[in-house]
Parts: sequence; structure tokens; C-alpha cells
Amino acid sequence: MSTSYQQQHKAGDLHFLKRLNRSAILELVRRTPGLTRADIATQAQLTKATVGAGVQSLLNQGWLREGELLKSSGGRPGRALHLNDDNHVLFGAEVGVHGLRLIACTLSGQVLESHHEHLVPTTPEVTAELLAELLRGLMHTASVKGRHSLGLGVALPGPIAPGKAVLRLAPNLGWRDIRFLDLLRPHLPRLEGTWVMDNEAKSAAFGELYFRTGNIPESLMYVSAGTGIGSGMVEGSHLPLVTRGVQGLAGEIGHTVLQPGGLYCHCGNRGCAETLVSGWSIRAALGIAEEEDLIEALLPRLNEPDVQVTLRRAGEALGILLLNLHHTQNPSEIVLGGSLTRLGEALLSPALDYFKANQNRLLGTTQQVPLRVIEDSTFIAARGAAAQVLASIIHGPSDLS
Amino acid sequence: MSTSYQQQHKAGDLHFLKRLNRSAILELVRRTPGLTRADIATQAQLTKATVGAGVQSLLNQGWLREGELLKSSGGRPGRALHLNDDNHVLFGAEVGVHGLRLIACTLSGQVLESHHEHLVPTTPEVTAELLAELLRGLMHTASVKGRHSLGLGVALPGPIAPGKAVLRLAPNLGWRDIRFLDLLRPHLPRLEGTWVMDNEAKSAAFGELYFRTGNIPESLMYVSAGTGIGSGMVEGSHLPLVTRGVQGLAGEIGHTVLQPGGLYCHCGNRGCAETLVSGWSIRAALGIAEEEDLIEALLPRLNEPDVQVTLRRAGEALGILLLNLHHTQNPSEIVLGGSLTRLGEALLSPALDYFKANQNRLLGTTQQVPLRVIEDSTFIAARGAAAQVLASIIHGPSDLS
DNA sequence: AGACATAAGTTCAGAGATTGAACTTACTCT
DNA sequence: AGAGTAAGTTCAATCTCTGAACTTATGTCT
Repeated sequence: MSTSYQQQHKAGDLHFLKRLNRSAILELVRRTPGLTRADIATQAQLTKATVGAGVQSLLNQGWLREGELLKSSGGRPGRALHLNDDNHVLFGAEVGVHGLRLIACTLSGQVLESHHEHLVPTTPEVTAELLAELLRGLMHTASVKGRHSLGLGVALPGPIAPGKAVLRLAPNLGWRDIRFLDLLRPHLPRLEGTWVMDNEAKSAAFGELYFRTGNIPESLMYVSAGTGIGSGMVEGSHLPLVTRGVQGLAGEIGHTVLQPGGLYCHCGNRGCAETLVSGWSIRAALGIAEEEDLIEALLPRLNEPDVQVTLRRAGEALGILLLNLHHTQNPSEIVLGGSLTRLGEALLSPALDYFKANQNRLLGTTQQVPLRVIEDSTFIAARGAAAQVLASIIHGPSDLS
Repeated sequence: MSTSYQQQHKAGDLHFLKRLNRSAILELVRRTPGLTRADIATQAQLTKATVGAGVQSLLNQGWLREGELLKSSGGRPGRALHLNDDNHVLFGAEVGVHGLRLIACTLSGQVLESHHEHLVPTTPEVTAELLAELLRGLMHTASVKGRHSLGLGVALPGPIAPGKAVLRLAPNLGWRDIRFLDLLRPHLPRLEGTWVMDNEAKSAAFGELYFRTGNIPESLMYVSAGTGIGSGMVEGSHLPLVTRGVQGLAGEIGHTVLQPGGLYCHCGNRGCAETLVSGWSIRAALGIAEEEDLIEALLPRLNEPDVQVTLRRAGEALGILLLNLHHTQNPSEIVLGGSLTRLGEALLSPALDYFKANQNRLLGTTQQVPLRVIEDSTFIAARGAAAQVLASIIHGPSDLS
């Protein structure tokens, strides 16, 4: 199951058609900044007249701005069009196991303000209140003030019930069946626009695809390696959809079995990927206490043999996990993030080596699936949640106010 | 990457809108036979006038037929609408490792004719010629003759290059980079309509979702357990899309690693799922020759201890595979097919038991993902390929001639 | 049986979005 | 300076959907 921007099997009236064309124009400019009206007419297969009218209305509403005059190739030069980054603001937040991350960004994903609050979240209610306070702080900064808010996206560390805004489970927070947005809303009556929430790996995946310009991959998978292991898959370069699954369990790759009959996992099954590679399994293997920051504790110890062995084994498991995703969903691009990437080569080399060595076994080609590692993924999920807000407005039923 | 029915980021003109509304009406009646014009107007959010005009044109073109007068609830009774199964025919075929399967079916997926030719395909060219001959035979049967052909779908046992009609690899046929439709076309100049080809598990998955009426699952996964193991995932109940991946490797679950450092697979890697559960691994474990039919050889031997142990181990691996898919893609429904299902309980019980025992570990719910086993999956993929033809016409750019 | 209520389906003038052709604008090349 | 080319605008024509009025067909109440 995917996020659908139009759940019903609706047909369309003229108003719908107009909206569709406006959002097609906006998408084209968003993906290829500097397009001219003539370019849009060609690519969207609309007439110059329709595009002219559509662009004009998007200019008036503050979504687009006219840019420089382009070089002529023997005729009247075209006028470049760009997203208008000055009028709107998107808010994104992530509730993580070790802290709250917040950002405010523009239509093109440019970060205006960000904040990372280190803390271990307690109850959903207290966390919501604190997050709301921090968001109010962001709203009143100079670079944000005066902009029209399009909405707020919240990324959470666990599966979300599809279709409902319910966090089903966050094992590392001890939360279950939380309607987090409902807890947040009373504290933020002034934050206007669309509110959405999603799983952190799915938000991250979405943002990595959605804010990209130029050549957009057909699909993208984000693997989030932290306390647990999760993934998010986005498909469709033109209208990107996040795969969720009936129960929101899509991407719970930490609980795919890699070692039948292996160690017990906290989920009760044996041999889950998380028993081999995850923050908690590394802690368990090396005896690092919950109170210590795992990464800070390990970085000075990377030369110790037992640390090296532990990370190499974990890395090998991560490599297998990546290969299994390659043979299950075969994304156009893989992005690896989460706090564990900060451990560097000791963990990543075995993983990337295994993946490279085995990804072409079936087809015998030399084509490599691009795999990018994000060293600092602090605000990736929060920014992705903001991207989801924008997408739900552009592709959703609303009217591009 | 998914099959997209409109590859570009096109916007729409009035003609597009009309086509969209016609196909929305057709889809509604297809999914809910017996709908009235008034029902359609409600569900598609169109006015009675628009629906009336649309239905009239679909009636004239032979896609719909008027049925019985429905019971009135205190007003004029509505006229039931149904797919018109009398005018069109869809052709579907599967090239399998042990034979060719062909069907001709109606718009609603009702099989008109079918044929199963047992043989081991040789070269692509010879196979194409033979398949063409068999298809011509189907075209001239009484129940097919006179119908307007909408096209042909061909299912093949290997990954297909996305966007191109190229079979990248069929390990069990020894084929590589075959443009099968191009080989077939010269022999079938009279078979009109849209031609498509796809991987057999993907075709099967598509057909299982697409021809269903009533409550349509949001997604469906078909697991094909035969000589090798493959899967196909379809998402979106309203506009179903098959997940393919950049290289067409999505669903190659036979080569996900279940046992790091395990047995060597024919792909060169170690511990692939196929080394634990597949036609060839069962043959290897029990020493059954290629020439023998695996199923026929085993059915009389199900009481033998070594057979039971082998099948139980294979079944357990299959159970893990299903659970891993559950935690990776979380389909709304799983359908298990392929020749191995004919082995019955000995193989299936361990698989289904493991899946049932572990699928709810994360959320702690009691909700079960429906898992259906198809005992006789002979024509499932061929019929699915026919479904893909229909879908490409209804949702594609063509005009519902 | 007849009158009334209710709901399905049709008709048609009107609204609204895209179109295509003609036109204007603006730059390059000779 | 003039011809050529391409971008963008204008506007009457076209096409589809809409909304309200109308017709048709059945159930229900008296």
C-alpha cells in the first residue's frame, strides 16, 4: 500500500483539470529550475496559451517567480522561472530516541532554521508539549516570521497505521498507539496548513527524492541504521509515493530474519537482522550501557580488536540486508543514514564491499546501483517530513492557495 | 520503479478529461458489477448528466451492457450495468520451464479457451514460432472467433528490463537478453491490439488483483514457488502498479540471503533462499534427475522420512521468506502459487505455521494477513498477462476504441 | 384504484478551461 | 538596418462538465 493523494476512484471536472495543470507546471519548475514557459508547454504537452495563464496564476499566488532572461538562440529569449522561495515556510520535526530535531525550510527544501534538542523523550504528552514549544521558537525567528506556513510534518521512530495518524509502536520509546498530532495540535493553534506524520525512515526517503532537482531516480530507498534498523521506499519520480504496507510494517527490515535459529530479538523471534546489526546489538556485544552515547563511546575505541570484530560482523550483516533489498525491491538508488554511519569504515566497508561484490550476480552487468552514505543525517528525517507536507499540498486536493 | 501508464509529467486537455472520466466509469463497473448510473455519479463525484453521457458512449462502443432492473426503494428503479463480455477477447501466454500455457479470456477475466503444451522450450526463436502456432489455434476456436482482439500479454520466467520489452535473463531456460515479442510478432500479424510482456510472478500478481471484484486489497504479493522462487508485488487498488525495480530485479526473492555462509547458489553467491527452497534445491537434496517431473516423482513418496525432512526444511525456509516479505513490503494479501504448492501440507504446513506464529510479533495485534494457496496455478500467470493488456488499454493513453 | 412521494435517468442552456491562429515582443545574424 | 526566429500574449471558437428542470418508473398510503 502506498500513500495515495486521491484515495477514491474519482473522476474529474473542469476545476480538477485546471488544478492538475497548475500543479504539473509547478512540479516541472520545481524539478528543473529555470524552465521557460515554452519549455513547459513542450514538456507538459499543453499550448503556450494554457501555460501562460497557468504560470501567471502561480506567479500571482507567490509560488513562482520570474528570473533572468535566458540566452536567445535566434529569437526572443525566454524568461527563466523559479520556485519563489520567499513567501512560504514548511515545518518538519523528528522525534528520535535521543532527541528532538526541528527545521523550517522553503519550497525548494532550503533550510531556514534548524534545532537539535538532546534529550530522551518521556511520555508522548510531555514530548509533544516540549516539541510545540521548540516549534514556536522556530516560528518566531527572523527568517521564518512573516512567511505563510504550509504546514507541519512529524517523523516518528516506528510504524504508522496507514490512513490514520496513529503511531502504532515505538519500541525504543516505549510508546504504543499514539495519536501524536492530536497531542501536538492544542499547543500550536497558530501553526497553519497541512499536518502530516510518518515513520522516520519513510520521511527521510521521501525528502531525499522529493527535494532533488535535475535527474530524479525512479525510486529511492533510505536505510536508517540507528538504535534499530528501518527503511523507507519511495517510488515514482513524477508523483513519488511512499510504500507503507497494510499495517505500516513495510520497511521494518530490522525484523527480517537473516540467521534462522539465531539470537533472540526483543520482538520475540530469532535471528532478526537487528540481532546482528543495530545500535542495541552493538551495545549488547560490547557491553556499552544505555546511558552512554554509543557513537561517542565507540569513536575513540575503533582500534580495539573486539570493537573491530563486532563492527565488521555488523557490517557484513548490513551488506546482506542491502543485497536482500536489492533483490526484493531493486531501488534505483540507496541512501544509507542513521547514527551508525558515523562509525565510518569499520562498519561500512564490509557492508558496501559485500553489496558491490554481489549485486550483479544475476544479470552479470557492471551497472552499479548508486549507494550514498550520509555522514550527518541529523535533520534528514525532519526535512523529509517537511517535504511530505509540500507534496500533500501540491498533489493533494487543495487548491494551491 | 513501477509500471506507469503515463510516463511523462503530462498535464491534460479536455479530451484527456473525457477519457479519464470514461475510464473511471468503466473501472467502477468492472470492480462492482451491477452498479447503476446513479451509483457511479455518487462514487465518481460526477453529475448524473456526465455519467449518463459517458455510460452511453461505453454502451455504444461495446464495453458495457445494460442488465436487469434493480429493486426500487421507493423511486424509479436503477438499471444495472455490467461489463460486456461478448465483444472483446484478451490473449495471455506463459513460457514456462516445463511448457507453454495459453488462454483467451473476456474483459472480466472469464476464460474462454486455454491450452497447456508440455515441452521443454529450446531456443527463443523456435519457442516463439510454436507459441504463435498455438495462439493461432486459439484464435480460430468458436468461442473466440468474431471477437475484437484487445491484445496479447506474455509472461516469462525471468527479470524483464523495465521500460523495454527485453527478457534480461531466464536461468532455467538458458536465455539472455531476448526481445521475445519481436520474435513472436512476425508469426502473428493478425493478432491485433496491445502487446505486453512481463515476468511471470509479476503477471500473476497483477491478474490476481486486477480481475477481482468487490473489495479490492490495497496491495497483493504473489509468490511463485517452482524451479526457482520469484515474487510479484502489485500496489494500489484503484490503479494497480507492478513494482519492477531499476533493473527488473524486484521480486527476485530467491536470491535474498537467508543463511549467511550457506550453500553455493547457481548465481555464485552463498546462502540464497533458493538453496533452501526451490525445485532445484529439492531435486539436489533428494537426487531427482532433471528428466523426471519433480512433483510426479515426489507425490508417491511423501511418506518417506528423507522426503519429509527435506520438504519440512524447505517449508521452514519458505516461511522465513514470507515473513521477510511481510516485514519488507507488508502486502495486504499474499498468494502462494507455483508447481511446488502441489506438494501440499508436507511443504506448506511448516511455511504457513512459521508465518502465522511470527507475523504479529511487532504490533501485537491478532490481525492476520490473508494468505491464500493456489493448488493449481497452471494458467494464473497467462491470465495475469491478459489482465495487463486490459489495464494498459483502460489506463493507458489509448481511447477505449 | 388513484394520488403522492421518491429516486433514476435525460435534456439543454450556461459556465469554464483549453485551443489555435494571429499578433506582439525581443533578440540574433547578415 | 532589415530579415529571420522564437517567446510570450490575446481572443474568438470549441469542447466538456454542470445544474436545474423535466421525464420516467416504482413503491406506498389512503
